Amino acid sequence: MPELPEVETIRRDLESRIIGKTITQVVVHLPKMVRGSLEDFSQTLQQNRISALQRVGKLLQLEFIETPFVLLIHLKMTGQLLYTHGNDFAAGGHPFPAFNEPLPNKWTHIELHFEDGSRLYFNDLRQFGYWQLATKNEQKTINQRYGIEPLTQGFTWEAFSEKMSKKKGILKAVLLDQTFISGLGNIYADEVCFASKVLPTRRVEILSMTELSALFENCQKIIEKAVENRGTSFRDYKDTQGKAGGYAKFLAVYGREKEPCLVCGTPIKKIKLAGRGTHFCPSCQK
DNA sequence: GGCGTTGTTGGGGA
DNA sequence: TTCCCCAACAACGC
Repeated sequence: MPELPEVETIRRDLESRIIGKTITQVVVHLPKMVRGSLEDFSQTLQQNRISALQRVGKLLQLEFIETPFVLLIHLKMTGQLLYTHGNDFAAGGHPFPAFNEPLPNKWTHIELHFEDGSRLYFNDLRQFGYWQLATKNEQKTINQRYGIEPLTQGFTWEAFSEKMSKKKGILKAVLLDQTFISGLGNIYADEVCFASKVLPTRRVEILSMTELSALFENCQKIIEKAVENRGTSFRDYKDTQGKAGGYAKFLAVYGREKEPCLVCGTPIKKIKLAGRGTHFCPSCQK
């Protein structure tokens, strides 16, 4: 579900709410959502204070004051982190009525309770996500596997063009490759291709300098605008208060099959590419 | 009711 | 080595 803008929205929301708070209880309803030993998991987290929330690509990383372990959280397709303090949780308005049930519900797999009574719920309908404790060394190794990320200092034209010149393959697959560029997912990959006027089916080794430059610029522009708008809620994505993101209204091609292109009016096409639904304008994109 | 979808990612086989 | 397909899973739309 969430791509970089959605995970970043969650990270920022949580940062202002749980930094410095002590975990008083860990409740695991579905053990398979925890990678590694369950006993160590709860033991390690108990009575720890959260010192920082980081994000690398789509992976959230919680750090603690009393332990060097890091809590890695991946939401995969349908994971949600829902925060409640009293009754400030806005559950309404979900496209799937079943999701509007009070927390915890049948999709809640892990809970963190904090000393002030607030709680963090991990809901995941499809159960693809995971929570995992890692050492600082493991964290470092994991982070090194991620490619350059839009909105960071390392995302320069020099780095981008250098990497692209050595890369082969279908553009869509390259944009989705987290070890190459981190943070883009299926929605934003399609949007970046459209904004850059390049067909996602093209091979990257034959892209012109102008096209590469457009892709570089649009990776940043689109991700930045999506972050400003708190992400895209197309199906399951919700922020920590259960509210939708605001970027859906800016989507030019994703989810717009057969609808007219916003630039030229040609119906948007949808195909399967790199195993994913892929949307593009057959006229604007070359 | 069956089948094909779905925002991810890695593992296995060619 | 590189790429493609598929599974992990639940629920919805047709």
